[in-house]
Amino acid sequence: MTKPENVAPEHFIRQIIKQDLASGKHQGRVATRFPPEPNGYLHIGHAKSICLNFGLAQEFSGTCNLRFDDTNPEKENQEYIDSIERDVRWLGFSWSGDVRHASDYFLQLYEYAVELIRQGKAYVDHLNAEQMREYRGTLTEAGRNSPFRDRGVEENLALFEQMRAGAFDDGECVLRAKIDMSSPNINMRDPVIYRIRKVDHHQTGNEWQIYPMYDYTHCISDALEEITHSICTLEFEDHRPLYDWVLDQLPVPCHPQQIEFSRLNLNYTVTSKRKLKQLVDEGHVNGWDDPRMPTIAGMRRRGYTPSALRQFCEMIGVTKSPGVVDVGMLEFAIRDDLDRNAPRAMCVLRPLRVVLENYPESSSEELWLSAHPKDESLGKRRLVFERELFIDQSDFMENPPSDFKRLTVGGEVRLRGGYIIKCERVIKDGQGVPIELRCSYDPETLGKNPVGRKVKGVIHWASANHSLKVQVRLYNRLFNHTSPDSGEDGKHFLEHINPESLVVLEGCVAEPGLVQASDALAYQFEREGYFVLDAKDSSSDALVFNRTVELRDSWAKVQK
RNA sequence: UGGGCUGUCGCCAAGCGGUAAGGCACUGGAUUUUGAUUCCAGCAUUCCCAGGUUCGAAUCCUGGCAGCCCAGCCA
Repeated sequence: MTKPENVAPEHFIRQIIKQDLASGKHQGRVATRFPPEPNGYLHIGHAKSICLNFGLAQEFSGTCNLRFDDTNPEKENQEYIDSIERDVRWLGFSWSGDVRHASDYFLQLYEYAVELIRQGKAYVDHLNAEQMREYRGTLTEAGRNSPFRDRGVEENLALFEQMRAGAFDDGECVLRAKIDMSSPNINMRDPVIYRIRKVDHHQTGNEWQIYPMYDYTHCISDALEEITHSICTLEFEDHRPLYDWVLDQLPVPCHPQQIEFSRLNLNYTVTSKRKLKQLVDEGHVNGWDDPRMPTIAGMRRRGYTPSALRQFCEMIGVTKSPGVVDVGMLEFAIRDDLDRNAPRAMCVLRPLRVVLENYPESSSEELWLSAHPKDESLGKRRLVFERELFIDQSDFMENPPSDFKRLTVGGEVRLRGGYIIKCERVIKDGQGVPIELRCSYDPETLGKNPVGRKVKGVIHWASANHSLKVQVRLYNRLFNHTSPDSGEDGKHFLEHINPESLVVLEGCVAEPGLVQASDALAYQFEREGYFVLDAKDSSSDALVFNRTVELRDSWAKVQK
């Protein structure tokens, strides 16, 4: 019996919000935001952040904005923006008001920068990138002041205005905050806050020649949106003093609290936009929405459901400890959802012909099975039983182990929803591979067990003349190493790609009702796993199914 | 050898000075026309280590150790 408090654990961010609510810190408001950079597709790690930010807003009757952190036009584009909006909506969340962009605030950001200069807290620096690195010092040595650090306010104002007007080339100079070149926190050593980039921006076109940096932009954007809790991942912890410094210098409407949590790490997968992009660009997978990708688009196409993803995010918790979650937990979440909700169907993946010698030649009969063993509301499905059928090759063995419950020569097995059959003899090809089974059926066993003997095995089947020929794509994990990008064995992550991550099966035989399948509803192919129609490559005359996840298989386990 | 952060079962994770929740995985066993599901049972005398405070410490103190992040005009 799970207690209610175990359903939604009190993670530390929830606790902070409850305390703030109790103390009236933000006048009882909770405002969060999800701030992706549109430079790639969202992945499972983003799903955690989305569930956290939108979930908290829901839970505390607050708001959550969707804001594109679009300060680097060279890497961003509209395709990514569109995909991100779609993915957030698909996960089941709606943002407050319109979509925001950091670029909406470029003018305000510029004016604040002028204000910083007026206060003598920012200056235009002509050091080039290499010089700046040199002046910055190292982790253990303090940096040195730039020779341009003490320019007068008027000169800085004029120079910054010229930067904006395009008087300088890319890289010629930058605007820096004047903080402390000897700070032990490198982020505080006069960070660059504006750089020159003479490129068009996907939102603002050619309006700007200078673009603000993340550290400067993010905190101000949060403040302008009156965010109360600015939740981000651990690597920004060192940036918090800068976040606070910027807001402390400026007349912003409020000062949000930055809170950091540990990003999601999943074993057997990579979640780095750079590496995911590489997999796509180099053709190791077929696009960002390849079902093997840990992207939200990929998982959607694979058959994962929004509620399974949300449940998973709730299961893994929110902490600051850097852990690695077992993909098995993700698989549990999707099985748990689909077991309850997926209609059942039969599909023979690797067909082996069965002829029932005592079944009337040109006869057949209709069989009605329930679509779900525990949920009658999902209705019934129609199957046709006839003389020639297919069963899966793995359900027949000539020399079986003693605990084999399926079909053997002289043995009996139940055809799911149909009759018990007995294998009389096996016909093999030149290589000794079984190509057909000659069997008999027991007409007294439809819907009831025979008297006097026990038949334990139940296998799935498809009729030879009343079925669909379909393609099935079996997906396995993309990498066969627990931590593909760790580099611990001296190998590049691409070397860990699983050569069997995609196995395409042609000529699978599926029950006829599957013509109605849609890419929005996953099925359980009984005894095999969960499958969904491929959203891209399937057509009405050539159905393609993707395997979402296998069923648990304790038989496969004992065989090892 | 600078700064920041983290160490509770194989994995995730509660715990906030009163005597180690829960989930995943795993192992039994029951039910089953899916070797699935469901059910029931088992699974940390101990919380990175060592000292200390206390009647009492995973929780407080001191000192170690280990891991992660930071030297982009990326986010």
